[in-house]
Amino acid sequence: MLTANQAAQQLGMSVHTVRYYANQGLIPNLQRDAHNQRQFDTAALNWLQACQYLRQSGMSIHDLKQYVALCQTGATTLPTRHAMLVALAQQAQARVVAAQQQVAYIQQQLACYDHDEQTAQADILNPSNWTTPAATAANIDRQNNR
Amino acid sequence: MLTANQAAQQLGMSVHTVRYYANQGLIPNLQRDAHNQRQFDTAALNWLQACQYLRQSGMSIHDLKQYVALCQTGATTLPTRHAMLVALAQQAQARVVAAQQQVAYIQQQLACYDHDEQTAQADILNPSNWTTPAATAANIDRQNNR
DNA sequence: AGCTTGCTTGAGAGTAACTCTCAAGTGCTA
DNA sequence: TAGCACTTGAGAGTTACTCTCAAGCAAGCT
Repeated sequence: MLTANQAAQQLGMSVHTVRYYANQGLIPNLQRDAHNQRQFDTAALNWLQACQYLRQSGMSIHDLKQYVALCQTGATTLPTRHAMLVALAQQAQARVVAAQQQVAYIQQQLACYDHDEQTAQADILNPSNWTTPAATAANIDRQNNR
Repeated sequence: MLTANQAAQQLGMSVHTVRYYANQGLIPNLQRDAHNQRQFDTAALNWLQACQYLRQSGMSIHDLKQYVALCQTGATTLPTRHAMLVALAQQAQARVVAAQQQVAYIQQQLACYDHDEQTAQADILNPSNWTTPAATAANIDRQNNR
């Protein structure tokens, strides 16, 4: 049995967030002790961790509430839950690609700087002189298809 | 010369966001016409696009303001700006890895479902039965090192 | 000229998901 | 008995938008 603080530490999140999730009803059957303090057993910790990961994966609190409710309704809601997770995975996959493009975009500006550092006449790291994101995206596409 | 609305459309962002950025001072020397309407020339559009991409890459509005100020100060601030971009690229790279882990985590839960769909006794897509994120992370590490 | 439609403006309220502060209550130790 | 560490709920603050509103102006129709 862990307190809110201990549960938070174990999962590397803030105690504020743990209480926030609990107050939002994201942890079913969360027990309290005689002094009204939250008690996290293994099941509660499991839910908390799932909330943490689904949030990090891009599911909103609103959708998380729905998901929890569906879980509590029972196995008849399995297809719905499955669809939610498939959509979530697609979103997360899109974020992988987006983040890759962002890295490439920044590194492209940096490459200009590193190359011209000594002889730079123009102000390289000034947006008005930047290569376009479109050009960066095209570069990434080229790399991915190679 | 474009209006706020036209500039927004060209860059695929909302006109609200464009005005927000302009009000935050992120677009230096933004002109107005006789009726006080914003006029986006090529330079302004360039700044707007840079703001869009730096924001998407994870730079906060606060840091963006600083970056714009540094650009306006001149080439003496190049090393500072370079350092900011290097840090930003690192953050974006971290997000690539995180997003990959999130995809893998969700797909791992989905794989359980797909495998046991016919014979499922347990409620597969219920967090209390989920494989741990730690296990997922380990799997990804294994794939990356392979 | 009058009216409508469609754009713009600033001001300000609303949103998500925390994040922080506060006062009050409890338990443990010196 | 005091002090410190910890918990609680309530509520304010934060970021980066996002939306609503009333007011202003411009062009087109009647």
